[in-house]
Amino acid sequence: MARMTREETREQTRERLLSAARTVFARSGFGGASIDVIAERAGYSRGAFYSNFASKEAIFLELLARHMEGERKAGRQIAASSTDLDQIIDALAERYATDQNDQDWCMLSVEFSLQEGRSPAFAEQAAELNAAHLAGAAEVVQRLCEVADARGVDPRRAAALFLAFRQGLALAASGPAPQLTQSEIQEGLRLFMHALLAPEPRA
Amino acid sequence: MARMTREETREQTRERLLSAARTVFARSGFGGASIDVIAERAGYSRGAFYSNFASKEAIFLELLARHMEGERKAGRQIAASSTDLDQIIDALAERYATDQNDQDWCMLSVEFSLQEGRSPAFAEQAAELNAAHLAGAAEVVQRLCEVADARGVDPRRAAALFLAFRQGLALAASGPAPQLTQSEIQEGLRLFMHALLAPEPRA
DNA sequence: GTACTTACATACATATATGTATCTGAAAGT
DNA sequence: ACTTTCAGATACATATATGTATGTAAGTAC
Repeated sequence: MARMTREETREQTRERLLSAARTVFARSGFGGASIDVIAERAGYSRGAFYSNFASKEAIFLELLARHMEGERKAGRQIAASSTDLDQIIDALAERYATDQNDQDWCMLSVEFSLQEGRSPAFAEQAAELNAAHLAGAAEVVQRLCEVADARGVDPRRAAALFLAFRQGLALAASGPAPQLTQSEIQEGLRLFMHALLAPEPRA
Repeated sequence: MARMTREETREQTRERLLSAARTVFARSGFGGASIDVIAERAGYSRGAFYSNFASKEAIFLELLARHMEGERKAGRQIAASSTDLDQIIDALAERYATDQNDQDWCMLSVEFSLQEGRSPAFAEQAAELNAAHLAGAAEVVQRLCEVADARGVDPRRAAALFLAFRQGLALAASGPAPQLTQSEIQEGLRLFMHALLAPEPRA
C-alpha cells in the first residue's frame, strides 16, 4: 500500500466510517448507536466522524440511500431474470427470506419510520427516499403483473403492501426467539405475492 | 371526591402513570420516552414513578401485557361474533385498520422487538408475553379455520404471519406521509387473511 | 525547503438521562 | 392526640450522549 493522496485517505475513512456505522446501527439501532462507538469501531475518533459527517442522522441517511439503491437494482435484476412468474416469485422470496443484510436493513428502516413520525426535519428527507424506494418496488411489481398478465392490480399499492409485509417479517424473524423460521417466512412471502397478483377470487 | 384511602391513592397514581406512559411511549417510542416526561405528564415527580415502578422497562412491560390481554379478548370476541368467514374477516380487517390505539401499540411492539434483540434480560420477559400473544392469535385463526372448514393450515404459523403483516402495516400507515391509506390497509388485511386460509391454489 | 492547508485527535462545554438517598406531609394505628 | 408509617417530592451522584474548539502531524504548493 503506497503513499495515499489526501483525497484517497479521506475517501477511505469515509467508507470505513460508513461500514462501521452499518454494523453498529444493525446491532444497536439508530437511537442506541453512539457516534463514539461508530468512530471507534472504524478505528477513528469522534473528530474524524464530525469531519466527515454532519450528524448521526446524516450518516444514517446516506447508508439508507445506498442500501435502497442496491435493493432497487437487485429487485429489478431478479424480476428480469425470468419470464416465468413462479420462478421470479420464488427467487424474490428466497432472497428476502435469506439475505441477512437486507433483514438488518428492514429493522433499521423500522426505526427510520419511527423516527419520521417524531422529527419533521428527518421526515422531509425520509419522504424522498421512501418515495424512490416505493417507486422501485412498484416497477418490479409492474413487471410481475406483465409476466402474470394480471390486470386490475395497482402496482404502487401492491408494492407498499409487500414492503410492509417484508418489514414485519424481518421483525418477526429477529430476536433470540424468532416466531417464524426462515422457510416459513419464505413460504409466507410466496403466498402473499401470489395473492397480490391473483385476481381476487371472491366467492 | 371524598377523602381517599392510601391504597386508593396509590392505585390512582399507578393508573395515571400508566396512562401517561402509554401516551408518551406512543409519541416518542421506548428509547425516546423519558421517565421525567412520563411522570410530569401524569402530574407527579420522578420520585413517584420510582416509588411505583422499578424502571422504564417495567412499566413498559406492564402496559404491553395489559394491551395484549385486551387484544386477545377482542380478537376472540370478534371471531365468535359470526359463523360467516367473510363477515369475521371483514370485522377483523376493519378493526385492525381503524383502531388507532392498536396501531400505536403495533409501533411500540416494534421497538419492543428491537429491544429484545439487544437486551437479554428484556428478551426473557418478552418471550413469555409474545408466546401468549401468539397463542391468542392462533386461537382466533383456529376458529377461522373451523368456520372456513380449511384443513392443512397451521394456525400458529398463519397467526405469526398475520401479526407480522399487521405490524408492518401499522408502520407503513404511520408518519406524516403514509404510503398506504386506511382503506388500502383494510383491503390488504382482507386479502391476506383470505390467502392464509385458502388451500394453496398452485397452478 | 518553507509556508500553507487540512484530516483527524484531544479536550471541553453542555445537555439529558437514570437511579438513589433524603426529606416532608398526610393517612393509619393506638 | 401522639406516634408511626409510607407515598411522593426534592436534591444529589453518576453516566453517557452530542457537538465544538483547539491542537498537531502529515500532505500540498510555491
